[in-house]
Amino acid sequence: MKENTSYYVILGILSLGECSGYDIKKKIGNAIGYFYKVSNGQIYPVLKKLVSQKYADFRVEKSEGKPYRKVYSITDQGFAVLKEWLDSRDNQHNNELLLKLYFGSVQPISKNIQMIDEYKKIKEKHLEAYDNIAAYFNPGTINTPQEYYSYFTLRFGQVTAKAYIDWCSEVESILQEMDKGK
Amino acid sequence: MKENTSYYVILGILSLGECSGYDIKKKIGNAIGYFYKVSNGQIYPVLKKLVSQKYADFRVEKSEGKPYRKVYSITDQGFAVLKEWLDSRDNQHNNELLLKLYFGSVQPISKNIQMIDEYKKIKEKHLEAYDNIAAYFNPGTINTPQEYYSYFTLRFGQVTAKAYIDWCSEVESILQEMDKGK
DNA sequence: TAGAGCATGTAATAGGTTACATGATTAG
DNA sequence: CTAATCATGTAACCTATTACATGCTCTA
Repeated sequence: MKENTSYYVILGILSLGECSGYDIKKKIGNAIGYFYKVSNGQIYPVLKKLVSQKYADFRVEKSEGKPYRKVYSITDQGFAVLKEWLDSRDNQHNNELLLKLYFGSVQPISKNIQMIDEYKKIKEKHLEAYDNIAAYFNPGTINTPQEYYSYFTLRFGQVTAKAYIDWCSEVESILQEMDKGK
Repeated sequence: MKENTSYYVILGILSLGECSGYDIKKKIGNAIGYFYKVSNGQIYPVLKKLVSQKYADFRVEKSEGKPYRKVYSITDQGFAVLKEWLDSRDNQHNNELLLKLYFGSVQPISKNIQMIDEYKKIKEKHLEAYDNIAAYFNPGTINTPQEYYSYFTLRFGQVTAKAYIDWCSEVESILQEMDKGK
């Protein structure tokens, strides 16, 4: 299995409470829609798979005056699989880190701090690399128009890396407060 | 055709000068590798397609003491197709905007300014939306741990949107200088 | 002679989107 | 009665990755 993000996201949503396929779509849209999307073509097959793997159960609900719906809930085994994913250390992508953090409430706070810290260190390395390039490649040294366009993407890298690092620091300190207050 | 990003990226690289499939991989790695990747499984089929569509030509090069290589170059029709893509206005994703800007030297500067400005306006709207949520959803009003984790992703949205907007302003002013100095 | 780097390419598969099909119920 | 919303699902398709196969040339 490769990334299979949607699989774990659906499992993650289920970990926050039982819901139907339809609910999952809405919940993802509301909660993390600004950086992550799922389509029906994924939700329903994934739910089927999750049930066949015993990582989820479902019951059919028929309330008065509403269409029937299948309400899914995560199993203990499903929880274990989710935690395994949350623990896996390939958070090169912002999305993956952000998703894992969003579902982080099922983890000890210290794990989340550690995860953020590792991510922060990666970004600090990236920023350092960008800074090194920018030291000899900047508007003062640029000769051709194409170099400007290269510089813009480099600046994007710098500016966003800085933003990521700041965000990490902020989140870390809140998590540390939460950990103390507990 | 849908997004087909790699197709246009390869065309874009070709627009900067003739090169082989192997070169394309290296060039992408060096120039935009920090936010975009291509695999061989894409490069070679895309090059074949580009040639069949007359958007690229190639000649076989055999220099002394080196393996043979196919050197591809973009055609006028290919250029037109690239420009069409650069002009298309679906830059929701950072990557797409960034790629288009990277290949922006084939466009008039004003087009690039306009593109950045549209992107900036989108990001300003996003930021406004995040700010609105943050107004009633922040550490002072949060009750459950899960809400903190939601807040973290919201903050990520805010912090990065701000960074994008700053970057836009910076790039815009450099582009304006370039336009004047021309 | 072994390994690194140059160089081209393909087959299998995964992951995801789009567009469609189907149907119940509620509000205007 | 019609549109919106609730609700489930599938088939076709596209894009991209992974992993492999092949072979040349230079350097240590």
